[in-house]
Amino acid sequence: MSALDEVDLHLVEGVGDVLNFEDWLQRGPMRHGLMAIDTETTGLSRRTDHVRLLQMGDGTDGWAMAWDRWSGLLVDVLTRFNGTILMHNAPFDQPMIAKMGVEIETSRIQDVLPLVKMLEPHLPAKLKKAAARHVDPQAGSAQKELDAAIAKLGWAGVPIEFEPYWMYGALDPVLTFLLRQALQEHVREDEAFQHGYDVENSVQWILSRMTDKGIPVDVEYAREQREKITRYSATAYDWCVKEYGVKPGSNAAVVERLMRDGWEFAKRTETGAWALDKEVLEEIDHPLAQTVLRRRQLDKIGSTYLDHYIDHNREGRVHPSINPMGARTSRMSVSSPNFQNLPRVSEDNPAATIVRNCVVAGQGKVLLFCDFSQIETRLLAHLSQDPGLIGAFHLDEDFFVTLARQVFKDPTINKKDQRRNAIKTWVYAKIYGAGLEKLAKTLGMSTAEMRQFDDSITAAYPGIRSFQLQIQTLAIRRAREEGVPYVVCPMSGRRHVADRGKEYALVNYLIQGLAAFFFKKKLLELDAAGLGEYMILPVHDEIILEVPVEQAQWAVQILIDVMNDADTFRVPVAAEVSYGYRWGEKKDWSTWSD
DNA sequence: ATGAGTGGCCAC
DNA sequence: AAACGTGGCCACTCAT
Repeated sequence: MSALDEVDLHLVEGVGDVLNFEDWLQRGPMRHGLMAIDTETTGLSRRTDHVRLLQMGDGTDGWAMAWDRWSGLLVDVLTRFNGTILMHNAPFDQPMIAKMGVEIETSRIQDVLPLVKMLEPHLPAKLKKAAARHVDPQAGSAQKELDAAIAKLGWAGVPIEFEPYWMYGALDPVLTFLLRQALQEHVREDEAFQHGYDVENSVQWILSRMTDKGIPVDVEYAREQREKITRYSATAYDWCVKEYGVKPGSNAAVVERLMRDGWEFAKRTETGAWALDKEVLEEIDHPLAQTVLRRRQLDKIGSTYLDHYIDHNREGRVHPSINPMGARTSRMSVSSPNFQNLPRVSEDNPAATIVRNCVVAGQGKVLLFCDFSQIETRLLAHLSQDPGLIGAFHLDEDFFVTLARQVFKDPTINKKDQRRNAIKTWVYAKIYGAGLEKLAKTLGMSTAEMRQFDDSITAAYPGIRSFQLQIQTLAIRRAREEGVPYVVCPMSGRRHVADRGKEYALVNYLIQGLAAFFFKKKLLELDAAGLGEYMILPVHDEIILEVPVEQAQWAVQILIDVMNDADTFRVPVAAEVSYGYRWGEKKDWSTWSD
């Protein structure tokens, strides 16, 4: 029998329905202090759209109510009910409901979406898909009929009385309720998981506030720079066509033209075409190649960043969306634009300075930056428990210099030494799960040399290899016994699941995932310490704030106190603070004078 | 026109 | 024995 056969779905249309609804409310949610809520809205924009239908439910009943018609009742119920509210993707629904006049305290909300992502990071987390796995295979089966109607009439055009619309609306809170129940079974006793879930469930609201606050941008400056780029791009395009009969954006055409001028190509793309990437173009001393490269770089910057600064901002601020668990490791991701991948400022990249300098603190404010140093390497030391690595992080000198001196038994090695650099590359390769071949190539060694190098480092820090081995063995065993190759994060209790045959990647998932989780915990601490309203953007292991100048000193002290942490792991975690009025002009905090 | 796939490139 | 991880997003081509 299908789990949903027992469920009753209702559309509240008259007084009789209201009485039945009230009866259910008393028997169920009010008594158990638990219910699920969902909304159907006119669209997806938090700013311009609103709630059309609000649905409530538990494991047995789902109720759909048109907001316009029943707003009085709905406001009353939402205010009266003070138990726990389950939602799926609460950062979407809660603000929508708040817009309608009811502010549900976020501390009472338990979002089921993070629960799904923590347990099944490799599977679709959408409500209907997840419910199809855990509640009833039929959970999403009649979606097609609704989709067809939506395609014809648009979201806001489907009448509320249209059965597939309200029924599937009313079903959603029921699925949310049952999905949560099913998943909780697995983790009820799991303390780490409960902690992990708490963090994920809470940190969403801090991130959501960052999106609302937005990033301050110098729109005039962005516009000037964009115009320059557009002019250059058009000129370069015309020039390529006129001089070489080639469109600079067409790689195939450019390669063909360059071949005619006698240039030879060696590197292929994945599908076998001649590669024409930055590396290749830089090697070709030909005006066409150089123009293609320069135009490509500038166009990318103009369209990917500057356009967002100019077109998608309100009152000088852009509002990127932040996905709290965007990556399979539950790292956060940022989009529209992706502020986590602004080009870094370096000598040979003046355009990067432009992109970063468009971000500018408002009047009387300053940007603060606080980032962990070498967090992933520290976590490698912590997780592998290798005594040598742990010891090296307790010394007051450069970590990789220490390693190089130990491995090569040469105390004169300094920061500029090639061997220090090689070890650093080696360590990161281990964190990423690179193989010997790949590593040899990056370091420009032969495979034989690499093997020797690898052996000598491994001999000094045997914990790394045994850690990798242990993870893989565990994952492979779990795949055999439970069908899925996974490991569990010791701090958050979340699962990391490998693609089959890529169990080695779990080492990276654990490190990256633990770093991401630890960072989220720190965001919560910073919020609790009073910095919540100033945080504007997370960048993996760095938090950016916009703070009134008078409060900078105070904020920095909190950052230093919170982000430095000697107690949590087997190695201390260190953080660094810098500041700047523009992002591209970041300076060390020690140079601050007010 | 729209969408999927490809190639490319930026960050941590 | 052997495997460099996670993302977003753009211009382009080729298909419908």
